[in-house]
Amino acid sequence: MLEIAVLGLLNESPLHGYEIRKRLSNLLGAFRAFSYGSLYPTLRRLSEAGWITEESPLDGPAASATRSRRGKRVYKLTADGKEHLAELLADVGPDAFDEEGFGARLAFFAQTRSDIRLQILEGRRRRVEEQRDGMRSSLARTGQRLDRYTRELHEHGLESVDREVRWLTELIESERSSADNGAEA
Amino acid sequence: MLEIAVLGLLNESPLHGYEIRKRLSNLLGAFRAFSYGSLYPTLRRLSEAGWITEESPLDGPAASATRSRRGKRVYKLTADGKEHLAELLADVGPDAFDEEGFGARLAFFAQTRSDIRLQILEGRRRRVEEQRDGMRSSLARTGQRLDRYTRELHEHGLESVDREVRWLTELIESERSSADNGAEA
DNA sequence: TTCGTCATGTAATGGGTTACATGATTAC
DNA sequence: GTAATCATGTAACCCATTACATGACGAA
Repeated sequence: MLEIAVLGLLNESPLHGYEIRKRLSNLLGAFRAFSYGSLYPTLRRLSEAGWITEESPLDGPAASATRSRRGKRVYKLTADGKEHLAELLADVGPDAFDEEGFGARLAFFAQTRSDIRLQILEGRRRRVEEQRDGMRSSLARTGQRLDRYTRELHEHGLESVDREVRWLTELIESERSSADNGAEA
Repeated sequence: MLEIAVLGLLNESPLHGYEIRKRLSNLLGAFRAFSYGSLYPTLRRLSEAGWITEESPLDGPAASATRSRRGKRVYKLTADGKEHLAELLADVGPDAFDEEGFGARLAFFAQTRSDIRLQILEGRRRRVEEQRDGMRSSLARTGQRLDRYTRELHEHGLESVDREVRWLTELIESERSSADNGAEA
């Protein structure tokens, strides 16, 4: 998941690690903040895979010997990386529909083709509907036996997924109508 | 987290591993289902700590030599385990207020003292309020710059935490009024 | 010159999952 | 007797976090 987030960010502009982390925190909302302990190893890995390049401003033509080997390292997406990102964003496999995968894709929807956007939104909705139906029938079956608190927890959970389904439906409808406009214009 | 869930379940009745997993799945809702790969090692660990006992029905007086060493293993909470569980449920440290920790405690609220319940509910509410305020101000600051999808994601997230705050407030109020009745009765 | 914040990194650990392997019991 | 499901268990892996260590740089 870090992979898609990092590549997605670098597709907008080159950045260094510290900055990536800050952007990530407010892009993915307060609800997800990766630590450096996972970020830097990921950057290393992506670099080794050839998807990003790692460039120290000090490496340039006038690299002075007095400077330490440590300093800002700026990361850029390569052509291979762009391609890889496009594949990741267009992947409509099961991972795209769980909470994390969906969130990561949605955050970069602006870079995603409209028909893929629709597939992802619909897949996510299907997934959440299944979850809702499971919760609903489990509550209907065993709801009476549950103590008050557990029942409250389940009911609140059910309402939450129900809201998510409605939200997704709105997004899907607005996506469809803008796709129509785009296609027929 | 598995620890508190397992001890909490065994406080109600002795159970074997397979059954624990089933109960857990519908107790914690469809949203959390531990695998055997974590459950059995946990049972082992709790047993070694002396919090539960592990008893095979075949170990009894008439243990026949023809039976294999494998079969249902029934787990029971020990006196030490009961004590330990009470400590876990009454622990109002920071862990009690995050999503997982709060969920686990709420699921066993029926076994928790009323004043502790109130502390946990209030601590959780404080935590979620902080989250909400962070999201709200971040949305106010950078909301205009965000693309439509990212903004939708943030707004939906904000509404969700907002709903959770209101839900917690209701629980707190009903907890307070039943505490009053209980104390003055 | 020292303090705060920007910036990069590593080692140990954690808390789980997946995939696999096996045995016991029940229903047909 | 065989298929489904109940039941227990392990090994390899994954994806992160925490705690720690270090260094660069600007402002008071």
